[in-house]
Amino acid sequence: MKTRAHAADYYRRMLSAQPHALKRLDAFAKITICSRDQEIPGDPGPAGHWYCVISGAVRRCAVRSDGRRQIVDLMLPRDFFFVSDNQSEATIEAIVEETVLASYPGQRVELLAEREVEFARELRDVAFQSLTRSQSQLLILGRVTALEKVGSFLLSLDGRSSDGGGQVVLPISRYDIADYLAVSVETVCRAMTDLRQRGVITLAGKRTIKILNRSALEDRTSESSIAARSEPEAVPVKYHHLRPHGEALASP
Amino acid sequence: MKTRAHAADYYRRMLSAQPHALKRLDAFAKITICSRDQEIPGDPGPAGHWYCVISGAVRRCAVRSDGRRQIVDLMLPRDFFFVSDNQSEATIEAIVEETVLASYPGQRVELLAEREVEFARELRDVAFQSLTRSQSQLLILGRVTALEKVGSFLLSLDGRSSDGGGQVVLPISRYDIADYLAVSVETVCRAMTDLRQRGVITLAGKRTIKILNRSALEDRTSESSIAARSEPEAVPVKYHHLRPHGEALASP
DNA sequence: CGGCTTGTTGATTTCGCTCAATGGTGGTGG
DNA sequence: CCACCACCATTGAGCGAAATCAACAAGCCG
Repeated sequence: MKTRAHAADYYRRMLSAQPHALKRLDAFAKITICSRDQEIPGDPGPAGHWYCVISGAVRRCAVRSDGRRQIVDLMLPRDFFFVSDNQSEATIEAIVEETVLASYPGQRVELLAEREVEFARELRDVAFQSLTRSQSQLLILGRVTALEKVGSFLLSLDGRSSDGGGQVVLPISRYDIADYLAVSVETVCRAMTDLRQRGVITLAGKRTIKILNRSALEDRTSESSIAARSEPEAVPVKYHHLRPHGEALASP
Repeated sequence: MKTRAHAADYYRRMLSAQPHALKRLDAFAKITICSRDQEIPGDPGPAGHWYCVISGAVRRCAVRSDGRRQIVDLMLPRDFFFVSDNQSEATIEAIVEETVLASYPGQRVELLAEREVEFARELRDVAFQSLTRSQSQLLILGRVTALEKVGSFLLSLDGRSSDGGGQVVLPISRYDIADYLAVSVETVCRAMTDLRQRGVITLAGKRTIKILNRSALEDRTSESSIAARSEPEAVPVKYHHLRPHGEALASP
């Protein structure tokens, strides 16, 4: 227990050192250390709870009627999320061992929001960040091929990681990636090896990838990587709903 | 112009009669009538704008690098949404002719939120409703077969419509449905006729469907509608990530 | 070591995308 | 008025991508 308490102090200092959106809450933070697959409880109080990921990773899961799991949100360090009991159709679980959360009772957060106008605005910003995160995931899920899905997922991870310098440590397993992207595990694997064989990424261990050819991931992750964008000339955009059914007017 | 002004008055009264989440804003509403495909401008002010759909429908679109369109949000009457200029990677457009919006300057909304605590809470609720909407769409997009996607889309529409009594008027074209579900138009059509032939729905006109067999839509929209759930016997649920690759462990 | 997880690859089948054609509708201009 | 055009909706044929089924290597820990 002594080490547990020491660890909490350690992580509290880490929280203070992290730049995140709601620094004003640091004083109220209760440090929680979760083990792998541990569920973050629905809610103890009437006003829900706010959480901030200090280290590790957290997923919000929904189980569909066919028994499949869908990860509808993925929270990484410095992300905030809110848990209340009315939205209990989803379960929230720590993904990796020693996931560390800062938790704040909803009532205290609302009290602070009532008192400090600036904080209320920051809180709204955080809520919008959740929405943006969700819509980014929608865009990834909406992509056509699995190669594109995995590619844009890796890009988004890189963008969310602290350095963002092409070195991406996958915080989650292939199975979780599959449930996040709504594809099968095998497809995730195949997409990764495909990207590796094309020289777009390299794998240093199973969980660490390095992005070599970023533009190949950005554009369309299928096709030859350095597809020359020739013929940019006057494309007839006349009919907006005759959207390019086939492909992005790629020319010979 | 006279009719236009009269129409605005008419819709203002309709707004007052509608039960929505932010009744306190009714006094500040500016009525805007949009024509089909008209874009709701990014932002006139620094604090963005809030909108409430009074009638019609609105889509939030993103265009992917391959030229395809993805609808990342669909706003129906009594839904609120927020538009600011920093999130300008998405465009927001009215879908149907004579879409009517109530708009509120962001600054005025924030002012009211600072002043009235209760309103600030309602505003947060509305933001969470957007998030819930987005995650519901994620669940739909994550479904496996197109039949399931279309089926759960119809169900969600039914749940969002005012009566929710099985009679669903599609507010959007097949093309929009396709871009919302990230499938092709043809697939949407085929799924609809498939559901119709199975007797799960009926079509009264192109844009009005009636849900006949709700459970067939809910459960898994594939399979024979009244699939006897045989063999419900003791399924070994031991390993949680050996998730039912194939299908669900249905219980009696 | 043997259960268990994770990651990977191969073979087969199914499903949805793509291409193509057609009917129906509303608007518009000769 | 009617022909034409854009749009919407639907159906068929063929093909490719991903799910599914199956097998296997590596690591981890009791």
